Amino acid sequence: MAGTPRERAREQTMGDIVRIGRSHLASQGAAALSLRAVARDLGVVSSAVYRYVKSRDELLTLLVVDAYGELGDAVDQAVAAVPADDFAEQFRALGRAVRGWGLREPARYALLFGSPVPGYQAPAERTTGPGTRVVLALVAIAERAWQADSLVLPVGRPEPEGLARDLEAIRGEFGLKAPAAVVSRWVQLWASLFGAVSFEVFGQYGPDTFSRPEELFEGQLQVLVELAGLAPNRS
Amino acid sequence: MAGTPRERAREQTMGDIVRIGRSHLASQGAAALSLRAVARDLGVVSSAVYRYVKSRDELLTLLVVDAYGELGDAVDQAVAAVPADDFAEQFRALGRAVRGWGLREPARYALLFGSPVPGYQAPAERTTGPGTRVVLALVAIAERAWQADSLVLPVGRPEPEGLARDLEAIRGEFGLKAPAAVVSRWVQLWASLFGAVSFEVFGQYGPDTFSRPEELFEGQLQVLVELAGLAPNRS
DNA sequence: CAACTTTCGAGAGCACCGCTCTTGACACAT
DNA sequence: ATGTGTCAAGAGCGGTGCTCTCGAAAGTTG
Repeated sequence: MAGTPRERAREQTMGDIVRIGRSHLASQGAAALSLRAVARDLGVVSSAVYRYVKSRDELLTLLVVDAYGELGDAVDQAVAAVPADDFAEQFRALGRAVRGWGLREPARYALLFGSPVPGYQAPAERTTGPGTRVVLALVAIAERAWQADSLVLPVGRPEPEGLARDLEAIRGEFGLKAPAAVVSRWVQLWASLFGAVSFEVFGQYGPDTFSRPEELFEGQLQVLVELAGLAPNRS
Repeated sequence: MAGTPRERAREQTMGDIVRIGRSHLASQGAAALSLRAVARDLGVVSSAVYRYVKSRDELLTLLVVDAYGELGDAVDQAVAAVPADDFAEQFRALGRAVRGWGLREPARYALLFGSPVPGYQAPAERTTGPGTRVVLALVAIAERAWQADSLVLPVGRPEPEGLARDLEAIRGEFGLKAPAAVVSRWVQLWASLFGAVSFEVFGQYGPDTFSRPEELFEGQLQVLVELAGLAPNRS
């Protein structure tokens, strides 16, 4: 699998840089990430790092796809561990995986879902793929539940025309059989879920308001499960 | 109202600093906020600013309370413009006010609800007051609706003991008559609302996914209104 | 009015940052 | 053995937060 020794050495160094950058990111946050500090930990002068990483933004991009990948893996793994026919629990497992990863890696979570880093624009061609894994896992649950006839169609007014068109585009792009109302609802669930997680990770609740935040989160999950149209216990 | 000329001049300069800092924050984001740049715009050498603001973090704190205040004003004003007995519309007005302010002031919204600025901890004694205005406005709607007998009590399992105690503490602190289940539900609504707004402000939906994001948001609001236990049309 | 005190801006300086350019050494392929 | 390409090192530019000292101006007091 390895090419020339040069390529092997280069790959090794690239891996080291990402690893060091990840640890800096986790301990000090994105704004404090500095190529000079990475170079120091790498045991090399600062300018040498530019041989491998074009700029600080480039390193940020590497860390973004790295984080998306790890979150996506955690989510996929959590969902896969649930019986294939228990869609409500799959949803809960996904939510708990996101929350767990966010609390474990607050700086990396912030990099993905917090304020955009000023002056940095993630290159879409490299980040959209890894970046959509979670929402894709989410609508995949919806789609499976729909096909298993386990999803209650949300009632409500018909969507306005513009939104309806967007939703049809999404359905088409991913070949979804679930109707637009389901897609719309699950997009909203997606936003609500990350709202709950972000509030907790970013400390919006305050330090002492909730002694057991996981209980609050479980309540949130339960509400979202019902909102999703997944009967809580379909035994 | 003005004291000595010195105090007047000092207050004037402080105001200028906050104003300049706000404009820098709005145009370049929190991480790009620099005291030196503020000093330049103020027409003064950098060290002179330290006579007025102890540190960069101090300036950030000033801008945080400034932003909380403006958001709180916008929300209060929007809610007050709705008929006193239309609680569902008050909720929607609050949501639209938050979204509108966030989209108008993305960098300042990010400062309040995005990633915590690394190494910066907002001093609780100066920020909790302004920072809780929105959630207080939210539960105030719930409380008024409850007292007007316009709130449907959410059904569900009883809360776990730890959460129940926290909710009782909240009820006691603000003298709420609405039961704990209502408080719990509205805290969840709070998180969901900001999840929706944050996704839009931070661009999580992608640039081209939704052609009319406000339609998506209105749908979200409608779901949250129903979740709140506010009958959509109680005519 | 004169003397004293307080306040403030200016400037220099420290250590850090991202980033660029040049230089010299080394490993590799021919 | 002779090129060729890759690499680290170092100097340097302009930027940052922050501290210190110094002199001038303003306000206060006798």
